[in-house]
Amino acid sequence: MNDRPKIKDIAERAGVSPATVSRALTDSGLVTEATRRRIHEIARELNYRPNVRARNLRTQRSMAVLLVVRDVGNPFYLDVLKGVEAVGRATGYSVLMGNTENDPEREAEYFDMLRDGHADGMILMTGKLPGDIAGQPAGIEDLAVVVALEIVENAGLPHVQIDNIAASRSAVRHLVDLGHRRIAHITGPMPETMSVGRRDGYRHAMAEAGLDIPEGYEQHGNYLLESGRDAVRQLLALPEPPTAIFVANDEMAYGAIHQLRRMGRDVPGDVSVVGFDDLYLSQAFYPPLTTVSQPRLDIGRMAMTVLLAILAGEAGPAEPIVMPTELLIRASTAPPTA
Amino acid sequence: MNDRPKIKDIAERAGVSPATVSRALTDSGLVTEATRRRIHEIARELNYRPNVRARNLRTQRSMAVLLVVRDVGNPFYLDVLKGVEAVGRATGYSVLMGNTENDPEREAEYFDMLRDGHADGMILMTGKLPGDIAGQPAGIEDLAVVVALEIVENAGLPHVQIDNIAASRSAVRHLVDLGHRRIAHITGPMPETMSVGRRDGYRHAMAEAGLDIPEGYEQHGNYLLESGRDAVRQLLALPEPPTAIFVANDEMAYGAIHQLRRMGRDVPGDVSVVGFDDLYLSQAFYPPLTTVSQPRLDIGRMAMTVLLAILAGEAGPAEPIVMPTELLIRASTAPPTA
DNA sequence: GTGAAAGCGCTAACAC
DNA sequence: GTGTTAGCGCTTTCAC
Repeated sequence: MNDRPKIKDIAERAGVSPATVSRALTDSGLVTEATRRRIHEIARELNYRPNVRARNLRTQRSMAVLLVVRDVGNPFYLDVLKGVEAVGRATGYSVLMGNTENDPEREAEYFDMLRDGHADGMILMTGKLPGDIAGQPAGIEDLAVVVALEIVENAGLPHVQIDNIAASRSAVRHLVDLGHRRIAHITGPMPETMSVGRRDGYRHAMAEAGLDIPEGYEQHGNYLLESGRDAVRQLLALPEPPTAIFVANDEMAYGAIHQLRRMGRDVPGDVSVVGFDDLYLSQAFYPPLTTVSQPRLDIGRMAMTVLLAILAGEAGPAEPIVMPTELLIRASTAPPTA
Repeated sequence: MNDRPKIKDIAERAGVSPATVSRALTDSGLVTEATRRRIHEIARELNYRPNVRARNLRTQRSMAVLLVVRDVGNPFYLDVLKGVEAVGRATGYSVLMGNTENDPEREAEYFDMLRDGHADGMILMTGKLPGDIAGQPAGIEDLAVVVALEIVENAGLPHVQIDNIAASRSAVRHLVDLGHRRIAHITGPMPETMSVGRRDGYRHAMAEAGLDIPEGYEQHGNYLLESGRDAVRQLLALPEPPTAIFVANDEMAYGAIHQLRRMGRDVPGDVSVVGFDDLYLSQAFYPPLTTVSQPRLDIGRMAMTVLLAILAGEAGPAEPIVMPTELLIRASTAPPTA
């Protein structure tokens, strides 16, 4: 560790100055091809590797980005992470994971990490700004932040997102087209933009089809399995239970189907279920889940690409970048039997 | 960004030297309580935050650890990551994600990141050392590396793992106890220690029960869904198909069950299936999957704890730390009908 | 208990 | 094209 060669060592061996070595090694041009080659040669011989800490201090960068999510334990973020990591790796950036668990203190903490130079930029997937930043939006201007999947209003931040309303609408329309009239919805946690968007898509589609939304047809969930189960219990207790359910995410849809089965309902025989996310297990689920697929990998890639552009000094996109979704029709939906 | 206060600014305001400020802020004692307090006060007023890059260069640390996995897209690693992150956060360490995709070049790359000071230590979950390090084990000695879940032989590295053989044995014994005699196994990718361990556990249990392993009863998989399907196709084509299958991980078990169902077999009516991992969806699967649960969160926590100890200068544990597993009996296993 | 000074290893001005 | 010099912001000797 201590005998690691430094630029100075190479400089001495090569009989040039440290500056020249630095220039040669960073391939910044301005060095004779001959010396450049000689220096690279010596560097390889000595097994030289630049000390990133020194470089980071000098260049005022850390070559790392922070990926902040609500819950690292949620598989939903995996492909996004993968996309971010892939683009990052290709451009020399590392990815630091941040996990807020919806704790405002931790959200603030990660912003501090940005300020402190732990990372050069951040991809925010929590949809929330810490209070003191939201209060003084000036504070965020010089921070490189891209919002992915979620929406942060009025902060002038670039967004990479999907059209939740349109996607939900197409999901519900699919149920309508199958002939369903009594269609219920299980929402995500409620004041959140994503949940609201999906619910609004549901409402729009119902209105378009001239269908009522009876009392109790909108059940509130929290994106977790268990809440899908709970919601189904409520729905089946209604005087007129639905023949189809549009669920705001796959995980709750799993729970919903599980509970339906427990209560003796066949899916899709008695009740059709549509999810949202296309988790990678949804195709192996029984029955294979009809769901809205979002290009998570591409969202990660795109978010990172936008972030890199900002870090390179370019202006972020003024308009949100909307990634396409797709309704995957599998076996959890069918025409109503009654 | 440029007007960030530095230690010098605080020093001037407080009428002390930068050294004193540094001492006061790091609470290293050696400062009068009065001045200490005054300095903290001023720091808060100025909204001072230390520049980590400068600190890192000076202290020769980066306060980050590298978590290297084969595939970040695999939900299996999520809870481990969560555990590592939790312990890291509590101790001021960030977690850098590394994704090798089984590419030796990338494996080497992450070791280089360690050497270059990107991170202070590494939790290795690939079970592989890059060639040039494996070759000269001297190179790894001064690197803080902990191996989790996988096993790296002869490198003197600390391990946090589970007893794959014993766990598999108990899983197979469960099938035997139910009365199954024709028990097949779908393995993981084959020369890997983990896969070998689970297969050996299967063989041991079969031998203990005095059961034969007919030709074709050991199908090779790769831990991915699809290979579970493929394996089932092979197994059902045998002259005497099994009545139970022990699958080396849950993901393949999902694929296996899916395929069994497609081919008209009821689970567990016709064929019982046991998985390994207890992915968080296994309980919602239909039928809820009998599987071996490993304490992934604790494994992550433990690995990080061991790593921290090593970084603090302590010797790593000489013996592998073995975390307990548990067989969760759910609804995918039942006595054979025939 | 505090200050002065050095220096972590690198890159960027500025000369030539 | 190359060398000289300075300095990124911090912590840590070493004096006193």
